Amino acid sequence: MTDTRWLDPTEMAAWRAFLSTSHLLERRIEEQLKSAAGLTHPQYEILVRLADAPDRQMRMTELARGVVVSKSALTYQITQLEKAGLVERATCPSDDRGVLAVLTDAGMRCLERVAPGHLEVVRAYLIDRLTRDELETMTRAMSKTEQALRD
Amino acid sequence: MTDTRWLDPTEMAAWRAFLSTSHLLERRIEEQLKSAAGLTHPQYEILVRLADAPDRQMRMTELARGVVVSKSALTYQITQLEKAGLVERATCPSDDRGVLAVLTDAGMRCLERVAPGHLEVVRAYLIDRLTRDELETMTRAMSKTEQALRD
DNA sequence: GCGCGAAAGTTCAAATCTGAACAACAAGTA
DNA sequence: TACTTGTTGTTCAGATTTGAACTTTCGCGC
Repeated sequence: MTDTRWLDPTEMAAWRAFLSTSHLLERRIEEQLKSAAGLTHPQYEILVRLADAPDRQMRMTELARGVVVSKSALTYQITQLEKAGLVERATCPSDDRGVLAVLTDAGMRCLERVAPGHLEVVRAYLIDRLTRDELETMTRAMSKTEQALRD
Repeated sequence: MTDTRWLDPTEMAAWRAFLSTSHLLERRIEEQLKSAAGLTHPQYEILVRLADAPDRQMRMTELARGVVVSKSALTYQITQLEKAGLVERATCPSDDRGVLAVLTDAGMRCLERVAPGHLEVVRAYLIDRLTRDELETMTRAMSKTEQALRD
């Protein structure tokens, strides 16, 4: 509590810019996905992760960690996606406690249909505005923080 | 829809890192604020903005834009902060439709008490891990996106 | 002065998120 | 084998967010 280390102008500018931008971009993405496919951003991320996974399936806990969401939120969202026919639950062969979330064919098609429009937003507002150098610096910077927070 | 521009590995790495990091950091901050002061991150941001504003007061809409939250969410949060005695509502002299959110003395003291712990988290996971150069590059990159999204 | 499109805040219903509590199972130890 | 500790996924209650609908007020052109 003693001698607080405040942020100097450069640090403050960086933090403010990061904070505002992440929230603004999140809102824009949410809006695009909702209007284009009726999906939320977490739901879209779930589909992406599953599509990238071996056999298009993943354990619930691992998936929750990847998408950065609580276990209960994932339970809820997988149920929603199951109702929509995009994902199915399967029992885990190696662990009777476990549940596998599996991407269905319909889910894969949905993802392929939605991805272009989503990527266009990510490009238009972020990726395409940065130089190669800025992209790499950002990756390096973000990775440090991500690593530190994964504990 | 024709010829989708996918993200190459460098672009994808940058986007993934940004996305995960912002969510992880958000969760960590939320946790710290909740346990240290019973505040949510949006609530804390409201106090910060008001403390920085002339006369410690701001119009609702302007405040909502600053914190990047919907008008209805701000209405809700200001009501919460009012119950806690940290903020008050005042009528706007120049516009009868308007409402001013005003930071109380208790609100200012609360902020001064909570800020150090909050900044420690921002430093520990983000700011202190970046070089001066990375900080500046990040600010430049984020500002481009922020600017593009403020429309 | 009048009317009219735009803006400010609030209210409301619906959806979502989180943490705590819980039940079932795993894995290692005595 | 029986115990103990930790993990997994779900359920539940409570808090929060969002967009749409609505009321009131501005600002302007006529």
